[in-house]
Amino acid sequence: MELHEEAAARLASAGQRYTPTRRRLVEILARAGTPLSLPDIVRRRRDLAQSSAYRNLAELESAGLIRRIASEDGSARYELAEELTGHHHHLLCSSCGRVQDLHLPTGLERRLEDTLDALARESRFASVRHRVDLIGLCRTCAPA
Amino acid sequence: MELHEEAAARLASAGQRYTPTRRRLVEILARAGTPLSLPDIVRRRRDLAQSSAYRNLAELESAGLIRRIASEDGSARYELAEELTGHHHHLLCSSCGRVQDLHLPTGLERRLEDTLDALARESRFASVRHRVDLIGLCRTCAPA
DNA sequence: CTTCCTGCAAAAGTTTTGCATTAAC
DNA sequence: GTTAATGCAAAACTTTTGCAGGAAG
Repeated sequence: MELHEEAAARLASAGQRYTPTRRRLVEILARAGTPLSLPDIVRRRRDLAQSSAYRNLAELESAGLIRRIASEDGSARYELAEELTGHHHHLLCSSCGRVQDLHLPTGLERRLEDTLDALARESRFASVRHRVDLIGLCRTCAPA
Repeated sequence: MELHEEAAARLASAGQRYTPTRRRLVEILARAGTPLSLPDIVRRRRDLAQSSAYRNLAELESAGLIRRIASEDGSARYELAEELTGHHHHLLCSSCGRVQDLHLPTGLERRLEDTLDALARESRFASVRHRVDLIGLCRTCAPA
């Protein structure tokens, strides 16, 4: 898998290793295809200590392999970085914290990007990315 | 102040009171003009218990008077609802969690809104609002 | 006098850290 | 052998809850 070579290379250039644990975290996130909470992740990897999960996720994030999303319920969700999965946005459930993927039409996406970049420059913000989310109630939490 | 009448009316119709504490919370948020964290708020109102702050903020939020924002650092920020301050977006500092206001040009805003609404419908999400944020480093946290 | 609001303290939930041990290079 | 990674347990931090006293309608 090219994904794992990419991962190993990026970690190596930061002086870190692509251990079996990290490989499995990447696999779990790749297989899920949607952002997972830490409990979600640990449930799929029962022998992994929470502290190791957090530490490895942080490591993978700073290597640019995964992305951490602040969910509405205060906890975080993790997914593969956009370089690996393509740029997209999210639907956030304000009740249960669930996160679902969302893709914008190219035209709007580009226009949005240009505007946000210009505004970031004006605001003297070193913008590393933008986030465009819908916030509401998912199917499970919505009243019938 | 019309603001306080509005606040009192909304709370009243939900069977709640516009107590001095709540009034001061609204004043603090109005004066700040930018989203505040809970420590920020308590610092400006030293005699207020944290639990009361949280409870009142939740109350004011469900009355539609204030809005809670999930910051990048995992904690929450609070600001007056958009009905009172106008629709806008945010710049989020991924290092210190600071939040700064941002306004989009009307044309882009409207187009964005239409598209997001359509997508929400397709995704069977009951969308109550959207959020468009820039995430990066604020002036204080950016390396020189 | 009934309902809501407050403060204190304790609990719950998420994330971080210290430290001794193990594994990778 | 040196450096990094792991697991366990404890700590830090944010937010929620229980309860008894106090204020408002």
